[in-house]
Amino acid sequence: MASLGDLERTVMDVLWAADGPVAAAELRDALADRELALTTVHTVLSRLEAKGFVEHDEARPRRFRPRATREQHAAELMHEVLGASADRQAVLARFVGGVDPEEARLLRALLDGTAPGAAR
Amino acid sequence: MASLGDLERTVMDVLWAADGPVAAAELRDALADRELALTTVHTVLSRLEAKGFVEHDEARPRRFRPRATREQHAAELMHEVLGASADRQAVLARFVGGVDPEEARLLRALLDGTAPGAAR
DNA sequence: AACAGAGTTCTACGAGGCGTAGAAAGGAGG
DNA sequence: CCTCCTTTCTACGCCTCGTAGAACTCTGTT
Repeated sequence: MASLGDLERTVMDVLWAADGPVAAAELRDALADRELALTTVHTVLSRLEAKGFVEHDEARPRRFRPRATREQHAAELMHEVLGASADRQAVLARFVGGVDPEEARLLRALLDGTAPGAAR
Repeated sequence: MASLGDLERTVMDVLWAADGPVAAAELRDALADRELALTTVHTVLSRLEAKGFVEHDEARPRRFRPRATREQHAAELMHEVLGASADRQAVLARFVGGVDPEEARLLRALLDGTAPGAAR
């Protein structure tokens, strides 16, 4: 999958943290510490769009939003790594071996369908 | 984490598939379809070494080997993705929601410590 | 209708990573 | 000591990414 640069990731973080679509100018303000030109934000946004990470509406100040939630994205990445491996079982074994007890319990609950948020 | 280029990944694949340390000339032969110069292989190997992916012994034709198994690497990547996320639980929920039934069963077994290969 | 100002797209450039490999240096056997 | 294989040094072109000016397009206003 296409991976993200530093600024690209930062922009995605803002978009993911927002609770609705975000205009380019708002993004520039949210990243005020980097003192970015508005066009820079636009360039990054169009690259993110080309990579399939964001989409925008047709309203006049265009509003951008992520195409997947942060969690979807992370889970997809995990599946990608897992799927790229010949011996998925061995990877899962190692993975499970490394989760802390708290998460192990959560995993069990999720597998039993007894946990909140277990839905697809 | 440092990510890998195309050739770098291919080289790692050969090293992971091998059942022992591999010399640069052997690598070039294993990748004969790419018709690489031996020095190219060496360059890639030293970059992989700089990134911590391989190490070599002191024997005269140097022999290279991965520092982690393919499975260790994949599992580490998965943990990395998981750990980079604010809401680990939500990611796990999504992740589990996407595993096929076969793997779900394996996961349960691994969590119960009743599966082969569950050791750290 | 024409214009001004904000918003959007086009074009560009410099830095760094990666594939690629020649040139130079180092060591081992004859 | 000389030759040959191995290893390291240096380099270059391409592509991505951060960065942004230039050019173009709306949309509301006079």
